[in-house]
Amino acid sequence: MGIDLSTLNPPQREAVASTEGPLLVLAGAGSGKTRVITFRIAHLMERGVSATNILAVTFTNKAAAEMRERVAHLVGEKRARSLTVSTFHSFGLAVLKKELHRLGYPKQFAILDASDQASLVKRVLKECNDADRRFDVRRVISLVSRAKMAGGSLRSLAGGDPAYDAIAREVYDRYQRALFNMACVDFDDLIMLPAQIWKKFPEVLEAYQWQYRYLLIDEYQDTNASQFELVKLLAGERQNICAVGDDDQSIYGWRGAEVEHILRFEKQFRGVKEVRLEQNYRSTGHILSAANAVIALNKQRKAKRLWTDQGEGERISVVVAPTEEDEARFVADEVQRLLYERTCRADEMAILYRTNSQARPLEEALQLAGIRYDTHGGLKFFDRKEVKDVIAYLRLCHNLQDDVSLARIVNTPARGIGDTTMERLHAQARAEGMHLFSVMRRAAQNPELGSAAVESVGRFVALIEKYRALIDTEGWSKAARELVREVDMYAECRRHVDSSAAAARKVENLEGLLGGIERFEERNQGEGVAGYLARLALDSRDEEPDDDGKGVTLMTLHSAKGLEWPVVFLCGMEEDLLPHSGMQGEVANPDEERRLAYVGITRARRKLFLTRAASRFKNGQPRPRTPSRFLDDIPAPLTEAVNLSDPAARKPVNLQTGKDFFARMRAKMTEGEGEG
DNA sequence: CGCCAATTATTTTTT
DNA sequence: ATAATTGGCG
Repeated sequence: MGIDLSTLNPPQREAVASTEGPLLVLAGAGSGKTRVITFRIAHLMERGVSATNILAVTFTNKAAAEMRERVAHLVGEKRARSLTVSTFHSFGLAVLKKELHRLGYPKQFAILDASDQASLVKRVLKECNDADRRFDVRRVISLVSRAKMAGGSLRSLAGGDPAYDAIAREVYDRYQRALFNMACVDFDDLIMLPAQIWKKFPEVLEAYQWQYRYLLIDEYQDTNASQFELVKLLAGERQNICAVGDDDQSIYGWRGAEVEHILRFEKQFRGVKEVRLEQNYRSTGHILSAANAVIALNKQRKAKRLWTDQGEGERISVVVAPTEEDEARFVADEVQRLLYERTCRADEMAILYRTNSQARPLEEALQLAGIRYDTHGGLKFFDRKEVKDVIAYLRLCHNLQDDVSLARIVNTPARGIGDTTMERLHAQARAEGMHLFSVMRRAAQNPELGSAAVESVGRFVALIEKYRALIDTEGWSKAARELVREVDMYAECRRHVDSSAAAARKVENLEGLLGGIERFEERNQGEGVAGYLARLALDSRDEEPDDDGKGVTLMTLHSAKGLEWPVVFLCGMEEDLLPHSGMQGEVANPDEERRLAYVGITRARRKLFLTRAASRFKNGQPRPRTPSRFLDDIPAPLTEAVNLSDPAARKPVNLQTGKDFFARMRAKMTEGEGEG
């Protein structure tokens, strides 16, 4: 007993203590949001609410794990364990595991990841429109996904390019049917289908409403229509919902997120109480002023003004380098200097950027300087081709209807089943309404296939069936290892690669995968392949962090949301990059780009660098670059300019900054408060 | 018909 | 770096 609310400021305390009815907490960046959420949960439990009746939804699995941990710190490990803390997607999966059979799906189903989805849409596209393939697959996927995120309504497929709207409608139906026939769901289904089930079976919904009486949604500004519907259904008449978020940090519009949900919260629920957290505990005054100045220019928002009692702090360094290499070298030099002066540790610094492709030169510069760094996002372990291939084998063995996985590995390694044969099999499957594997079992009866093809297909069918059996008798981790050996994935790794070092890495990846599978099987006896595959799709956190967070962090602005560092470098402050512009040089959503800049600025606690290059390579040619419009929005007195083309201006600025900064950092670097 | 090597285009952001 | 595509060869 004894959640000490006296350490909270008045609005924070109000947010924690208002336990009944709809509550909107507008939590500015660095305003102690996570603390409020965890205290609120602990406070609820202290007042007698059972942990099993609380559902907290977060944006990432990492955030979920952290939140549970912090609640455990307050109420104890044991009580925290009965809490439900998860992402929308994991929660949806849990619901589907229990209820999806109600829509006629089999008990076991698989989750399609983004690239599986792409291959399926490609195939569907080929089937309906065919031939000239004038449609951009990515764009079609985005339209279909948008419709699903709008709760499965095709109404969103109007008003855009008519040709695309039309093809997307056609693809939508076929795609959904294909998913159903393959016993697969995609990411959007994890939200959309639970809502459908709840609407169709009120008694099921009631059971969930009965269980989850206290709802808490974090990062509410990033909910899409489908997620909103889910929440609204679950909240029911009771409307015991606490939404926490910051409209100024809504940066997932491209994923269907609608700021309107948070802006209009009070219209969507009855008797809403609103609390604003505006005191910032993270950043120094200059950084906050800059953030306020940038975000103030957005029209549609709940006006907030962050303030701090921490003093002005360092000025923001606005750095211009001749080229992107110079920019990267400056960042590396500066990091090295801060390390050398022992001003801060490597893990207290972050280098942020808009697009993953910007990471390259930065990584190279850091490597050259011998600085440890961790990249989050970008190329992930489970995206590696060889790893995905093994996963596809496992998925096919687990679910023979999974045509996407089958198509992926049917001829990897090459075994005499080429495009022509597959085309014929596909045609037959479509004609019969069967999945590929069942058609392949009867390949001998297909008059179109030559004898060589029939034999190859027969061998493949036998291979898969052998390993299906082996999974049952020997366990799936052993079967996986044996499969990798029998099909000789190691040779396959060597085949398509020039250097033996690259091949060795691939083999290492395979070993890592097999090791990971073994460990998972050991730890989760009951789960089986399905559990592993689901975890893989939903939680892409690396199984084993090789270098455990001791280096400088490199990540995109999107992944940086919710995190903070004493020193932040925000790179590529240029038009077309931040704000990012697409094909026709048009900025698709200027407001969102501005919020992105705001998120970046507010990640910094004590020192912020905004860097840009005067010239950057694009398509192999150096192109002159324009400074980001957001730089103009920051009042000059908050900044100090550093021009790397001008050697005279360079050193003194840094030295002066360093000395002053050093002293203040030392004094301030004691407490570490997380938040988002 | 399938295999392989060579060439070309493609990377916003992520559960 | 990786697909997807293409062309030549068996």
